[in-house]
Amino acid sequence: MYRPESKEEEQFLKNYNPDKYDKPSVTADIVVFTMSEDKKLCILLIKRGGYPYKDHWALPGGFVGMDESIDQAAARKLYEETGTGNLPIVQFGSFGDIDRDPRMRVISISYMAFVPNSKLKVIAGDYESDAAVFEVKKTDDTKNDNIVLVNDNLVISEENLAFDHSVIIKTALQRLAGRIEYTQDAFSLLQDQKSFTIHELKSIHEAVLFKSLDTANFRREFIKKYVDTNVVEATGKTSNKYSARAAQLYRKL
Amino acid sequence: MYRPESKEEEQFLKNYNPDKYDKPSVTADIVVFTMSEDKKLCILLIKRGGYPYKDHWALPGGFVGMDESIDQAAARKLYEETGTGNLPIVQFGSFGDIDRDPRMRVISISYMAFVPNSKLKVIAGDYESDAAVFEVKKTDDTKNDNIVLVNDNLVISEENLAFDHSVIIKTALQRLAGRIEYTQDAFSLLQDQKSFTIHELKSIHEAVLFKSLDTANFRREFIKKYVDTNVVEATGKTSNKYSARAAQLYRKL
DNA sequence: AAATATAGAGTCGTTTTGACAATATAAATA
DNA sequence: TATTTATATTGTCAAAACGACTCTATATTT
Repeated sequence: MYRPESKEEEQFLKNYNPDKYDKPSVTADIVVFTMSEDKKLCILLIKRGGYPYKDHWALPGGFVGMDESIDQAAARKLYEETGTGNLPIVQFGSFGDIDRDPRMRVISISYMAFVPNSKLKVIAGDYESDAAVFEVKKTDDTKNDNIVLVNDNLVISEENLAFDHSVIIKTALQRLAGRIEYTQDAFSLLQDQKSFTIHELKSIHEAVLFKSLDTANFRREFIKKYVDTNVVEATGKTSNKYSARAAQLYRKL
Repeated sequence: MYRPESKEEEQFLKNYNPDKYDKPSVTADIVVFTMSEDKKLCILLIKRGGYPYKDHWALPGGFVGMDESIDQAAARKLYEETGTGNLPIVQFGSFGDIDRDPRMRVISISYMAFVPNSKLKVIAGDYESDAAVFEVKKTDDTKNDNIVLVNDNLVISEENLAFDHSVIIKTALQRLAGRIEYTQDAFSLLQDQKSFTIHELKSIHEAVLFKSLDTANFRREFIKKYVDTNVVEATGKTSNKYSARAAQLYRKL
């Protein structure tokens, strides 16, 4: 807690007028990542119920309250939109172009969150007419890194997203791909947080990196990086969910 | 530019009241990195001339204007404080604890900038009683990553920095160390942007990583990573600034 | 004349990496 | 029932990368 160092300073702070200058609004927006049943990387979008960008799909998010930190605002929003709390959430950038919101000056401080598919409840909040999980697909234009967001036969291209949210999402995707090797984000995306097979973890890496990995080599890395360092351990139990031959189940320590 | 999709939306936007809710203030603060003559990693601090934290050292920065993007605000501030423009500047995080500024709610969007020592003019702005370049030193408590900032016999420890700026600086240091291998930040820190020796680039890596590197191995990496890929090329000229034996000068392409 | 500090080339053993082969297993298929 | 199939697991092998060093070059300082 800050302590004024003089009576004069105390006076200064008492008389300080915070409204001397115009201020931007600040939102916390969240790219909620989850893995679909069929091991595709997905994000949660909400359909806007009001202006602007009415009926367009957008990232969940909301204004940062004066009584909460930015991180708290992001966590609160995540809870409101998904019904899940206490989940890893990582700030990855701030977006503040002047005209990104036609209502007024709004700065978005953006987060990525990781929600196990099983825990994710999709909740359309106030001012939202719908909410859904979309698979992230790369378009094949080799030069650019454009994406489309697909939910059954609903295909959202970047231009149709509200605000500058396509930029925010693509930034999140890049950062996630960069983070996947040195963070434990992949573990946060497991369906079952209690135990998992190497295959499941590999699927997550593949979805995040948008490329397939060699099974044997991934396994070797996994053992060295996580088992040998006691980050995970074998449970002793096995699973036949994905194959005839029983696969060892691991648990995070 | 956004186009309303109906008369109704046009009305909505016209009547929208941006002042419905209280808003935080937003500043862009900058960790200005530079290398001293003797190859130490330094940052620019300003001494606050007014309350709060009067006479404490702080990061340069200022409020984001309503007519400029966050990036523009950061670039403007950098120019005002150092007299240099058109320099690489990278946003690395936002800091928004409720009480980080005793005047009011202030969110800091933080940048790191790289200024060649030769170009850096240290300018104390309005509301600043001084400005100076401080060497970043790690304290030897092996467990923590605490730092002190040293300018001649002036030693600033973390607790004496204004606001939460010690946290911001340490975050910047971590990010810079992580970035140094896959970005061209090191090149931005060269004294002479026109030509340089491998030794000079190595010194920058060493200062940023806070450890010494093997000369021959650094050289090997340099050749493969930058020369073989045509990121830099030999100028043909040599320098004897650091050694008896002439060192090849390289230039960035 | 000798010591010194950096430049630059090269050595060597270890580790890491990427590609791939081979076998195991039990469910699905023919 | 025999075979196919998909994943699990172990292992091989050569190329590349890495870390620690050696050796020689060079001109200034001692």
